[in-house]
Amino acid sequence: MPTKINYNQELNTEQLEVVSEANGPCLVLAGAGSGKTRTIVYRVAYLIENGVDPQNILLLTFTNKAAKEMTMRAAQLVGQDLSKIWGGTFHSIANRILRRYARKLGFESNFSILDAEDSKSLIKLCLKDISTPPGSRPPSAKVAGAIISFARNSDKEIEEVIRDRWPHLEEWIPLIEGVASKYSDRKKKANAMDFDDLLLELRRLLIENEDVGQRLAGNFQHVLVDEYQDTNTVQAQIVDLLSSVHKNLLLVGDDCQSIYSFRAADIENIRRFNQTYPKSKIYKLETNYRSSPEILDLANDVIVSNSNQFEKVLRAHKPSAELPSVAVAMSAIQEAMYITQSIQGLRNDGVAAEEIAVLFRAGSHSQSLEFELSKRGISYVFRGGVRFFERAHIKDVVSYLRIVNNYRDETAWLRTLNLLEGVGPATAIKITNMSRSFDSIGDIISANIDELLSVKARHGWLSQIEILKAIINVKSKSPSEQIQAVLKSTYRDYLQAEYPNAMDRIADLEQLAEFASAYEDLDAFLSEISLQEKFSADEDFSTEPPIVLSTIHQAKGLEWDTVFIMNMSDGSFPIRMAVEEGMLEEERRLFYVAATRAKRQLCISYPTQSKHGNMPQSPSQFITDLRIRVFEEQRLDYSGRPISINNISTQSLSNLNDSSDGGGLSYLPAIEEL
DNA sequence: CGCGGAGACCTTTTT
DNA sequence: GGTCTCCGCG
Repeated sequence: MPTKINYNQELNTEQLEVVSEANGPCLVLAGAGSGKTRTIVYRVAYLIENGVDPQNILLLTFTNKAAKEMTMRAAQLVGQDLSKIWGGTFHSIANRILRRYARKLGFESNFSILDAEDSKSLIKLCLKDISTPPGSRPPSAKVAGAIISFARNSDKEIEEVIRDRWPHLEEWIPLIEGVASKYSDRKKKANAMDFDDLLLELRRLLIENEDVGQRLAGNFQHVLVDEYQDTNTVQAQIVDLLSSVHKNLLLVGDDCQSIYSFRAADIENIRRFNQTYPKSKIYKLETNYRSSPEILDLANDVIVSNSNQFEKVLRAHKPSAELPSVAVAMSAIQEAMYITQSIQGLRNDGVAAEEIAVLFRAGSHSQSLEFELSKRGISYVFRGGVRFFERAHIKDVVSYLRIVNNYRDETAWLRTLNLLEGVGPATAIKITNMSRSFDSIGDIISANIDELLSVKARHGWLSQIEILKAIINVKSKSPSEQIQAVLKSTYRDYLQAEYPNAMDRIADLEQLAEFASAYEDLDAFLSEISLQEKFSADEDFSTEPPIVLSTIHQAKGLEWDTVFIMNMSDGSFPIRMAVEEGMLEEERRLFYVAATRAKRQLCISYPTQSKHGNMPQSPSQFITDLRIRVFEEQRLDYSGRPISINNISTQSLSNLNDSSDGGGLSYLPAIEEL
């Protein structure tokens, strides 16, 4: 068959094998920067060129954006519209399927989806419902929620999970079990699913309704899964079930890059692959096209300390470049000045802003840098902060819509009622419970419940009704117009009274209305936004694409010419809590992921003083563990400018642990002397 | 029951 | 620095 694509020319031998031969169950161990995405894109294109119908392909990815981009690239290759491909995260695919079959599982098809914050607030209510012995503090809603979620995603009992991972909470096992059961009841009553339910209910659907399972699996001739190292037990089972008819399963992953075990991702899914599918093929992509040999040397030096990895050697393809550098700053401020100036230098040398990123372990680590960048007028985007759909005003308005879409939605009721003056937690619960006894949103609105409320609360309740009515009265039923209706209601007054930046918030909401205009149906709109990781209107090229500041987790799968990894001091990275939980190897993989994002230049830095107090800080053990020849130390002058570094590294960072002051390089002059 | 003030507490990573 | 909790007043 004549094809448009010349596969031989555009792929290397390793990739070509996968693209043209990977039928049946296959595992592709794809090292960092080995053209993994490219291989999947060409595989999809190859399938299409060989007559597979797009709607028979399932492409499971880590973000919805990734699926969209891969599909677009494949569509360009074959010159066809591929929008019928089933592509997206496990959660969004599950949502699509469950909307259709919700009734078989005891849910209505307009079920609400609870995001992490919604779940937490519901769990908090459940915790309050259970009395605890006086004097002792029960675990917080956050911790309880994490335990419950982990147990569900790993298919384990709560008791086992606590004994395993949270042994100090053993005395609370019965309490957390109680919370889990109450939480589950509440969600059922509210016709709501949280993120975990989407996966678990899909699995239940596939197992309990054999005809549905067979029909779905029969549809998916080819199942491709990216980032397989970060799937959990339930997701792995879903993959097995959905590919059970045709058995054309292509799993792509890198066990060195498994960084999501905190949400029950199980590296064993990859390792067990041989046993699950004895007649399978394993491919390896070991040529690295991304990074310089120097960067790869450092990355390999990091990962050798981990036991328990698949054997895999990354071969560099790029020419030699500079050694990675490690800059030692006196303070967080000096570190920020160093990075800012280096960025300006790179920009002057002609490196594009979108080719530069600064990565860090935790969202809060970038504060001093953000301050310094804005001071110098360098624009940046911060990935990993409060997402668009998690901003308070967005969630408020979405909650009004959620009530109209699913009047049983407890979380949405409580959230909106608590905004009203004169209505506190107790009245909010009273009204929410009352609303459950009606059969429709219309009945609730026309009900007379004055005798339940204080005079002040009555007034609040009236304005709540007004807002809901405004939404219902939109004749077109278009979600966009419904949002605009809320914007014209008393909610606008509330925003203006409450926030100095009300205008910004209103602008956000207008943007939300704009985004919603792509949807005709409220239910579709609501489920989509709770699963959307980012607001997609940010592909706005009107301004220059700015420098990226990102947590390492969010940098997964991305690459830049120059990557800074900042705040690599003891306790920050590896982060103390993770070390205490025995997750050192995963932290090391996280460092590996960060380092392998860089194409040409890798700049690591850390401050020798803690942010607030004057506590001295040592470098991260990941730095002191490195062999000296894989990096170059960098001294900084008082303003954070690197001093030329010829022949100063006679004292190695590796010896730091022996020095008694524990506070960085002793030959650095104190800041006062400069 | 709602609300505001004062003080304690902690602060990972995310679909 | 932000969130949570407790307390006392209206």
